[in-house]
Amino acid sequence: MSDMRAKMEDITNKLKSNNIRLSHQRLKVLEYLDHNRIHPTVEQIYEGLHDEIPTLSKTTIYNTLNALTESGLVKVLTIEDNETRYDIRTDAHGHFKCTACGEIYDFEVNMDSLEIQGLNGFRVYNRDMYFSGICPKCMEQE
Amino acid sequence: MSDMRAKMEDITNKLKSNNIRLSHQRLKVLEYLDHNRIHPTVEQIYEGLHDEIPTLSKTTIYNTLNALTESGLVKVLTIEDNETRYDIRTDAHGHFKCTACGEIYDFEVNMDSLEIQGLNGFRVYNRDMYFSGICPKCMEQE
DNA sequence: GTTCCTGCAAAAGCTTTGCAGAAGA
DNA sequence: TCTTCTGCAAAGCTTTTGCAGGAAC
Repeated sequence: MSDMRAKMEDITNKLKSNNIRLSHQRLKVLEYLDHNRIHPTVEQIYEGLHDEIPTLSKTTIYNTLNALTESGLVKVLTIEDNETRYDIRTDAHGHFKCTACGEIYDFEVNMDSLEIQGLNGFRVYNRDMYFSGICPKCMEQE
Repeated sequence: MSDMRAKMEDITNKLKSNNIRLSHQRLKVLEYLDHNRIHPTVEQIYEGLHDEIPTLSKTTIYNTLNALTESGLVKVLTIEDNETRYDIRTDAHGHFKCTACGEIYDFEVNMDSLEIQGLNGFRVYNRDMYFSGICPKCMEQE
């Protein structure tokens, strides 16, 4: 709990330093991302906040997520081509999508262990790793 | 050259075994993918084939690519959320996108070297690796 | 008091679908 | 001949844009 609060404080400070105003809507979107670590789509965020803020529009959610992404506070997942997902966790880690239930799991990666060839002279800013397959829960049900 | 021809023969055989008819349009799309290893979008394939086959429609390109993807003959890249790209190279390798020029480079990965945690009990069928940053060509121009 | 943000409606892209005629097997 | 494919037009989705009123600073 306390690290969640710390994270939110951290975020609002970063918003201020990026000249992004702390509107009610934006704070709620951030809170949603922080409390629901399911790599949600815009639709999921919209549905999740609709009861609490019935007037919230998808335009605002898009606007918020774009602003947060530009500031580096949120990362975009492009694990599937028909759904843009958002992740408030910005440190290097991998994502696994279960093709049966659709759930996305985080996994830890030691990026330094990776043996690669063909990127000499390239400046790498970003490393995304997307795996897919069947999760243990779905394997049981087969 | 000879390995390209070998690849095309390989592909037509796979198409036959998947009950996908070898129409003129489909073979041309495959030929384009084989000769232009730029991880093209539908738009690029369309533009690239338009002079040769003016009647070719995007619907057919979509249809072809979906059929090829389902058969595992082509892989979809979701390195960027606003563009679906297609790759005729289906063996495990990484993709690097230069954020300056937009070009996508292949790189070689030793998947066995990767140290990961949190996927015990998961059945992994697919591993995608998307890096981004600046390519050497664009770094020179800075 | 300024400046930026919200949310509606409309527009813009990309991809899929329905279907009649055409082509592959 | 039978089945599948093509390509047009239309529809379906997701995301962006224009803009007037409203909220943040």
